[in-house]
Amino acid sequence: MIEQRFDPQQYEQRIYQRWEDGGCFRPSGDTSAQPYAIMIPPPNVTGSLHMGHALNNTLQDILVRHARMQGKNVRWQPGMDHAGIATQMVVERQLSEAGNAGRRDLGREAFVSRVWEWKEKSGGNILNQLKRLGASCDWENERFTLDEGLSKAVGKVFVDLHGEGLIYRDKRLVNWDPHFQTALSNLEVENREVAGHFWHFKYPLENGETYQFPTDFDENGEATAWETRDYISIATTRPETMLGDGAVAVHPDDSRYAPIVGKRVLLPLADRYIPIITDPYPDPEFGSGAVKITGAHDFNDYQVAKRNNLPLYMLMDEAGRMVQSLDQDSRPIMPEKYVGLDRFEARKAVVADIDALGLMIKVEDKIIQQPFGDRSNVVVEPMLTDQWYVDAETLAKPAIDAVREGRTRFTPETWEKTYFNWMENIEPWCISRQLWWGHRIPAWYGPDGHVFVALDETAAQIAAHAHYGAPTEIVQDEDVLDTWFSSALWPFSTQGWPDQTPDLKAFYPGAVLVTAFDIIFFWVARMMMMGLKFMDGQVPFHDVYIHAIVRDETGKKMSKSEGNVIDPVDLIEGIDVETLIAKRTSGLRQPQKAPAIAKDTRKRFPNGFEAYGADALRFTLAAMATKGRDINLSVDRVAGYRNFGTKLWNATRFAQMNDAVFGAEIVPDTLTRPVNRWIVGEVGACGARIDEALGDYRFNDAAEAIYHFVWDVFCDWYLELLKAVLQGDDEAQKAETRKVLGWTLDQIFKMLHPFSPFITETLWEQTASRDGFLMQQSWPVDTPAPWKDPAATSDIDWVVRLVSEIRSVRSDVNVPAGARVPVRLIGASQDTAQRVADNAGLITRLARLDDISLAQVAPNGAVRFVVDEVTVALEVADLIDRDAEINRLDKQLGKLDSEGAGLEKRLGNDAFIAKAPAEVVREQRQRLEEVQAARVKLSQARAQLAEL
RNA sequence: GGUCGAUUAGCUCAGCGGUAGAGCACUGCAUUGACAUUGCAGGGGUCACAAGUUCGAACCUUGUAUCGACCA
Repeated sequence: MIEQRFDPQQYEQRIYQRWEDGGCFRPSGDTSAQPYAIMIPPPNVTGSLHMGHALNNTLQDILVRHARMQGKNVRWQPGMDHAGIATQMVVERQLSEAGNAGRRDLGREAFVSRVWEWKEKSGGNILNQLKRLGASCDWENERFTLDEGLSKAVGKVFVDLHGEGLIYRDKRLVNWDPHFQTALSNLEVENREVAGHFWHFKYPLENGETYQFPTDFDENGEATAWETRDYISIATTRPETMLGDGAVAVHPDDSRYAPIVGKRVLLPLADRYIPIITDPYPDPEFGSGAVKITGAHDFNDYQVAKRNNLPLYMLMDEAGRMVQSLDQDSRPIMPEKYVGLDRFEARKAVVADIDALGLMIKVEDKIIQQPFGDRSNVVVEPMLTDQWYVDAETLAKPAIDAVREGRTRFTPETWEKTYFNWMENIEPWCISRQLWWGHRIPAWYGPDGHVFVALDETAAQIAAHAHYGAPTEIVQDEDVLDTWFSSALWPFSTQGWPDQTPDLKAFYPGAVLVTAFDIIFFWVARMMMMGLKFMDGQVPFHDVYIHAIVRDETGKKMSKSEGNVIDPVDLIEGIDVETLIAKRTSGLRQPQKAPAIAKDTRKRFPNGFEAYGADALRFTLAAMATKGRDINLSVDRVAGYRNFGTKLWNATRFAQMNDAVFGAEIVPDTLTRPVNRWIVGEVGACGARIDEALGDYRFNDAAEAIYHFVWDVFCDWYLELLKAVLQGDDEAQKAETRKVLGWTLDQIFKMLHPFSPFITETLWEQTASRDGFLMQQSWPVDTPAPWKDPAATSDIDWVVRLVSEIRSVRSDVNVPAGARVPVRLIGASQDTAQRVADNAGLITRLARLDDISLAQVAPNGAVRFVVDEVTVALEVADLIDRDAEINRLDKQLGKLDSEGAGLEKRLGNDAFIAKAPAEVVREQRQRLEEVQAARVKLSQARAQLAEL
């Protein structure tokens, strides 16, 4: 006999270990079976499990366990991403906290080996947390993006793309992170709204020239008032960049400035003259309509400068400090006093100096969009540098086609729009990073700067020799590749590519990619591009399932600074409120928020979290994984699904107490009891619903199907119905029922297993001596047509309806719960009579009757209601509350009247009869007949009651 | 500014052409055995608003309001 309740802490980790030792996570290797592969979104080596990971991996695990049980050859490919910037950041911080030399003092080789040390020691914590969640990854095939094999793939892809001209080196404006001192791709830049200023400056016209500037207009837009100006007004949110201005631009149609286009203004502080030009870029409605053009430090200005052949002056170094540049006449562009200032210091100085010159018009407070590095959190600076780029536009075309042609399908479909929108407007992808942790770019430079791209140094040297006609010293590019470059190859690099391995053949393309929408661009799109390019035009996966983002129960994003993070491990293992508060309030960027966070946490979770276990968390996530954008995780629901596990646990205990036979096979057609035939059909229906829902990635529907079946069908009805049989004295019936009971639980364990693997595996092993693990059993249902006996189903459905009605009426007329009452059925058909005969024992037990029989006339004083064609009379004469009963009947009659009226109105509408489908019309007619018949019966009952 | 999305029971969310569902919360009743992490019964919604299409609209169309995400 199993113990009173399931203790997740006691079983989960042990069971996981046994699965792993038993090799349960390996592909079956059965080459005749359908392969089924999922590539895990490789978490960062620095990562720790948050709720998003928990959701992401729970969904994958459900799919993978289901597929395994269906007999497929399954690989769930695990691994980690080396996470260039994130990891380098962690190790650099550690170095500085320990008071060690910085990375530059350490030198490249020493630093990189420090990172490897860190990785071996502290990296990959998240993978153990995934195991805690029950993730059944094929750990024996774990990969790391900096592995030898994957690095080989990266090198080959780089060399091949370069050979085709799809990777190239170019000097252009990039997003520069002054903290990490590296280039970033557009995707790593986060535009945020921050409170800033809009400074309005005067740029004086050369030689004190003046013009008439309109200041007032009539309703036709004609100027009605003017003022004389000897300057042009410009506005900027980044004043320090004015030192590098190459021109002032106005829109060609902007008549206000027409008189001075082509003239020059004095660039204050810099004491240079720059032209006033026209360009379509300035918006006459915005600001003064005149825009200063700093070609080397602004993406829009860069385009204007290119179009108009303006000079591009570098204003800053890698760390964002001001540097001197020279103009075409080799004169410095700015006064020495600004050189060496940090960019924000320079801003203050420029503003003060402009003000001192009397050229400041005004300063506005303004919410401005500012680009930040997503890792460094510092303001990103557009900088003109040499970087490596991927011609994403060319690679995107086949990737767009593949989705258009349905070779890869997005679920929910709407994300295809997002994908297309980005892919059709894709920019060159900057892939070089000025970091040390990553794949070093396989490019070498000769003394004259000639580039040799090759798989390794030897090959590069051979190329250099050939090029220069003599052995020549070459130096490798200092930069590394964007982390996402290696992630883009994940679906094939993990399976052994460029070698043509059996794994590659079996597991590419993958069945489905499961991820959140925030990395569609970073990762999904790029895997599509690279997969199609290097795997002979084959997509990397057939489906892309985009799941929601997990938020807190009020819909706020979980974030450390808000102190509303719910750690999945805390839900699994439990946490008391003090520890939870301590966790949420430590290491805050704004420590003053701590008291509010503590108060809120205490209010919301006065007892912390219980140890709900991994199964409860998994089931909750599955049940909430609808095809929406957000999941607001509520801890109450986790508790509810923990209760669900307890419910099943106790149902199993009950079965054991009643000598249920586990592990036996049954032959449905040989069963004699309707309840048993019925439950077998219900098992099949439940399995079919799960299959259908999972096939369509409707995890919530799948979870709901098994939940409903276990609780509302199996526990509430089947177990109650069979008590009557088990307590009877027909040994043959009892034997059959014990067998079906055990069998049904076996099927439940299997069907629930993908969602809640631990409790089901525990029950599996504790209920019988089994051959192998539950997770290795085959899925119990053959869809789409599982076995079912329609007659048994409608019999039991009728019993259920009758019992429910009797219970409801008893409660309505206040019959004491313990009272046993007789019931008479009036006007029963042959079928009903037979059902009563077959099931009298069940009905009397469940409805707490002392007798059920057929009758011609209802006895006086009976409470009456209608089930199908029969009038049910509950003889409660002594117990009846007459007024309550009249009340009840009036309420019933009222309902029937309004429903009947609606039906009559609809059926009286000729258009409805003519246009609605015949089946709908028939249904409505039938329903009306039922309503009318019931109405007649209840009216009689009321009349009779009123006479008493 | 562009794109996408949301608005359904007190709360968190399903449903997406045939007269509204779940979990939690709430109310009443039930405690000698599977389970109080329970059972039985129940209350609660003009499906944001407006117009339209349709025999029929929570669901389709258009507009409005509010909220949100992503991209500029």
